[in-house]
Amino acid sequence: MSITASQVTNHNHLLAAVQADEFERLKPHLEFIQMPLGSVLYESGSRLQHSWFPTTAIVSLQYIMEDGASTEIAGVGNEGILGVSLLMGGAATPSRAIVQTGGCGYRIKAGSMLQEFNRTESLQRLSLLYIQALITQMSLTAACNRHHSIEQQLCRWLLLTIDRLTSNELIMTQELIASMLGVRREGITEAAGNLKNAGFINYRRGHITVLDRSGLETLSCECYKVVKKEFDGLLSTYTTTQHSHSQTYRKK
Amino acid sequence: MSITASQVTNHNHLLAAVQADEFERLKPHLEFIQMPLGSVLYESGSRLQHSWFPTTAIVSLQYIMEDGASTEIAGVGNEGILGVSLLMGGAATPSRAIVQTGGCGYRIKAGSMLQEFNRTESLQRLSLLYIQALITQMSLTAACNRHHSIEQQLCRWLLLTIDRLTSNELIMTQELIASMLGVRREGITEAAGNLKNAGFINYRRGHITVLDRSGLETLSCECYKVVKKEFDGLLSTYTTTQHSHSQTYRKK
DNA sequence: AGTTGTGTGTACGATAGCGCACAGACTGTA
DNA sequence: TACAGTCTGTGCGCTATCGTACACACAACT
Repeated sequence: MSITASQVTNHNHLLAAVQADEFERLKPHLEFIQMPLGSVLYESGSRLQHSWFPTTAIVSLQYIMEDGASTEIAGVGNEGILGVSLLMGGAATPSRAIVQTGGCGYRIKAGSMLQEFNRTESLQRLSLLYIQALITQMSLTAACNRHHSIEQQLCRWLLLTIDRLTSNELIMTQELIASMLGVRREGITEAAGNLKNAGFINYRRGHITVLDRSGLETLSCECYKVVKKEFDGLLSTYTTTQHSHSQTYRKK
Repeated sequence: MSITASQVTNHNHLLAAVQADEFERLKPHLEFIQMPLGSVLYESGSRLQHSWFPTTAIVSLQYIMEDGASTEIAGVGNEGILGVSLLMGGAATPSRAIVQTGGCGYRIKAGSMLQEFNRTESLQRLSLLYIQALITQMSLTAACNRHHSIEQQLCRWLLLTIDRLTSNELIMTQELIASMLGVRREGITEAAGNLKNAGFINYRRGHITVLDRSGLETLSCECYKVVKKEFDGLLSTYTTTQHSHSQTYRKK
């Protein structure tokens, strides 16, 4: 079944950059699925059954400590792929992947993915390229956690999130953001209050609207633009070798 | 030139696990070098000219912020490889690699490394396996920075460092440790003072001796044993496919 | 319209870590 | 032996963030 008009923008950049002839081989293995808010793709320590390519969904990679405290180590949107540790030869993974913004994506069985990764040149090249960007993001998160204030980090997080959305509103409670950033909910309330007073955002129970992107950028730490630049570079590298083709799905 | 007796333990686990016949091809490209304390293998944003395989040296990967503040995002010893972003297809890297414990290692030109990575099956498999472990380490660093005290982190850091050494003494100023962990020097002075009072370590100007490993483990956060387990698993995976062979070097 | 659950605002003291300043101690060199 | 440079110890007030507690506000369901 071919894509419909509504799915034209509903695609994954990495998949889209796979060479057309090689994509044909990948196609039958791809399964288009819903990724509802809050669903967990994999748990820490679990054996990966699939890899995922988000289209409209955004997934948060979190590390969960023994006492339950959590920290986001990276976010994955339609620029990337989930379950990379599969490709690296380790079946288990130390993080949890949880859907942070509900949406859709493609899923592929672990076995098929590995097989295609090993024989499909462009898929392998693109995946490694993405992993490099992922590593950059994780490095920054580590440094940012150490050196920057909650407000700065909130700005960074909001910007990175809306960059992956088509709208400027996100469905998200302060509680949830707090658990992503690994801080208290009250800390987010305070920081968000400041941003609201400054006129940069607005919000109501579980909804946040970004009113002034550039305002957020001025308050954000440098980390935002570094990650942004890395991803922009990634996407342009994707597209320099991109070959237009349809993305299709199997019924679940 | 073959290895001498003193170099038998002076090897890199990853290199040692490369299949014997494939290693023969790699051999002529390897250059045995000194890696003195404080030397910088590559700077943030620079183009990589080499990859490195430490033997006795330990290298710290740091992210440097615009204001000069630094954070260690991972450490690399003889279990790993430096300059992985080369393999991922991105020539530049967002971190700085600085030698944290002086020693030796092998170096290989970027071009040769890439070529061998692409045609040497076991080198590729081992590198990806290592990168997975590196990612784990970076995730933990991010989470640890967020949630754990300086004292806990110092214990983790000391343990991970002496695990890679043959002795229990490290040559290291408090200032240097502070810059690794991304905290104030005074913070390290205080934490180290506590550990000394507890009888777990001893130190004098630029030298730290670990007296009681298990004591440090009890004070350390969980992060130490998670990283340790990951690296132990990595080494055993290396050796299950290990083929004994000499590691040789070219004169510089 | 009332009830219940969940999300948000606010306040308070406690504490870890920071920035700064300076004193003392060690070590290598003159 | 003296000196200079570096490393370590300590004290101070300051700030961000935490932990806890509780009040209020909104939305959905009965």
